[in-house]
Amino acid sequence: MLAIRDTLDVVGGKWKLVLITVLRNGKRRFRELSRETGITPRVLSKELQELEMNGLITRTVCDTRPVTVEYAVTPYSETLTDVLEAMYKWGHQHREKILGS
Amino acid sequence: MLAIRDTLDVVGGKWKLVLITVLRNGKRRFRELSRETGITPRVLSKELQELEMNGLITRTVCDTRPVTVEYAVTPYSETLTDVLEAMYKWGHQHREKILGS
DNA sequence: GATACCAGTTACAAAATGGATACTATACAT
DNA sequence: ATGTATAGTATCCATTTTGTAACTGGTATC
Repeated sequence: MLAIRDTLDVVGGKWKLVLITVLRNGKRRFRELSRETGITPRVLSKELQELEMNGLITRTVCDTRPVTVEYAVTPYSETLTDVLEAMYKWGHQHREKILGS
Repeated sequence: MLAIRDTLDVVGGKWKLVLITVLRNGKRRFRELSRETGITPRVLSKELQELEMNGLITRTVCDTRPVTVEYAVTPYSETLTDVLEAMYKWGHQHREKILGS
């Protein structure tokens, strides 16, 4: 139960799992993530920092003319697969249950 | 990804999964829940209402003197088993990874 | 020089979350 | 009538989260 709280601390909140899900489909740059998810720069910056601190994503500065920054999931983030899958399934099923009542 | 947000909306936050976990071990009354978890009445009341609205727990007024109220998990709450288990495992493993580094 | 794109940061504000404390109302026992 | 137990509610407040808008600093383009 403490363990569940730990998980929510790392991966709870409005955006973290969304970001991980997006990044699972391939690395993105800051602006791309912002556009794709609708997260504003200020919030996105904070979320990415926290994900990086927890070893779930990497941040790579690319030596391009305007400098770009690439974010990508780490191998460690794959340990979240079961959690993501279970939550995805439940949310989907719950939504159907509510709509189909 | 929308589905994951749905799950977090229903079951995220600081207390909901804790309450479900406690109630899985048997029904409790309001004061019991408050004492066992340390949740203050105001917050507990709100959390229980939300869980009830989502069909995850039941609230039963007992004809005792003084009146008591029993809260219990519903069969539907069992659909959360996979989510709870995955989150429990991940939180546990993540904690070990952090401490053992 | 003006414009635009990059990755953010800063300052401010709104909203949600969580909590402390005291209180209501009922009923029973002393 | 006083005290105790029940299940909450009411009021107020602190913290956290999320958002808006403007801005920095760098580079390139027109």
